[in-house]
Amino acid sequence: MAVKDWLPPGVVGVERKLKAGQALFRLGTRTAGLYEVTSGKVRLVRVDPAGREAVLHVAAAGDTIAEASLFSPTYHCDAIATTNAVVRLYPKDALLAQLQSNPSAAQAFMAMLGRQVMSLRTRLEQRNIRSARERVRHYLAVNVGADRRTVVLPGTLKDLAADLGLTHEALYRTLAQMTAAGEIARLRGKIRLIHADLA
Amino acid sequence: MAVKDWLPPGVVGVERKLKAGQALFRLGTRTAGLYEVTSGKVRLVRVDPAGREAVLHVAAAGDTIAEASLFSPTYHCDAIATTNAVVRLYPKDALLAQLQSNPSAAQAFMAMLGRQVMSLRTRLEQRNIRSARERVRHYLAVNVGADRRTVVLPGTLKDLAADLGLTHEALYRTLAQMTAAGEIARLRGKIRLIHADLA
DNA sequence: CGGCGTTTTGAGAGAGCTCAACATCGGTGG
DNA sequence: CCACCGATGTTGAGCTCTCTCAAAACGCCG
Repeated sequence: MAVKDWLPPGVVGVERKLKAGQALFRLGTRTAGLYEVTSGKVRLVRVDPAGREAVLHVAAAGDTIAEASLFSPTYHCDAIATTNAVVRLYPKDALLAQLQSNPSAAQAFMAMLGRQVMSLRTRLEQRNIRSARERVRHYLAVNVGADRRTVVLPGTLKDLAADLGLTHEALYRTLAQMTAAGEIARLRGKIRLIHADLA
Repeated sequence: MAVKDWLPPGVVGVERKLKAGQALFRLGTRTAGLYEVTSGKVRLVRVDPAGREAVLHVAAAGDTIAEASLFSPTYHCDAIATTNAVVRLYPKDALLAQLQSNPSAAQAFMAMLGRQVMSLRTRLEQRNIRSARERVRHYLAVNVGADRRTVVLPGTLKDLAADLGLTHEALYRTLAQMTAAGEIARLRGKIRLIHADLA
């Protein structure tokens, strides 16, 4: 899912540094292209009529923003650096030209978008689950490895908690309960599912 | 966002009726193409090691499923009709051929996917908000019309509540509170934002 | 008019959040 | 090697907010 996995050859990115609070682009301005966040965090926001920010997305290192802007003349929201950040701009015209002329590049791009849609829909569905325990179970079921037993944790439990939409305390407690119940076992950076009912 | 807005010309869909509980496709089977749900509901699920279903997505009338399957030889989850349903299959090979040979079709498809990613990210961000009131505010801010005052409600309030991840009771109460506080006014099928602080 | 789904309001309970304290681990520097 | 420090991990206790269950008013359509 990293940029280099789908970026057409010949499109070069331009780095840009942002101070915390600095705007990368603003609603209504002409689209320059697609950005990849190299470090730090950038938030996409729309300012509501009362002057408050409504956050549309928070992009962290490795994330891309404004994919849709490739097909729009202007940006549809503001992008503001939440922390000091470094972004890389992939210019719209070069990228579009490649996607037009290079079918396999276009296909890679479509495939990436398709996977993202799937992943986002899954995470959204996960949020429909109220119970912390069931939500964790959902996460484990969806992210279990090919062995159907091991789940590799991508980062810290704190990060995972944020991903799951839980406080880290709630996540710790839930994992402790599930461990006590013999449902899972915790290893370094991994969780193993334990199921008595082996088919 | 409807299929006809981006579907390449020359790709014809094949209808298929499903009884409630019937599988449309199964994990690991060869991908036939992309489906549009015409009526009813279809859920995408993965069966977890304990035999329970983990729902990845519930597609209703108008939704498409398995966009990513175009670029994969096999399906990555099961699709099962939750209700009696009608789906329309757009065969993978015809669709891919069009996307390959017809750049503007490819572009329309990419644009659609990009918009979907954006919309899903926004909805996901919305779910990070705990407070019903703030969540409603977020929704209103994101969906306000060009006049920056009117929000058109797509369906019933009950549907909206489900979209927002709230019970309908919670939504009714919240709207009542906001109305009482003079923050919004409710019209038939619309909500008007009221802001004292007009710039 | 009768029935069904939406809308609305009420009361109570439960689950996760908040605040707080402490443990643990890894890195840093004296 | 050890003391220190920050971030992660862990557990406790209380509270708030939404969910749940319940009941009733309303609107729409046959």
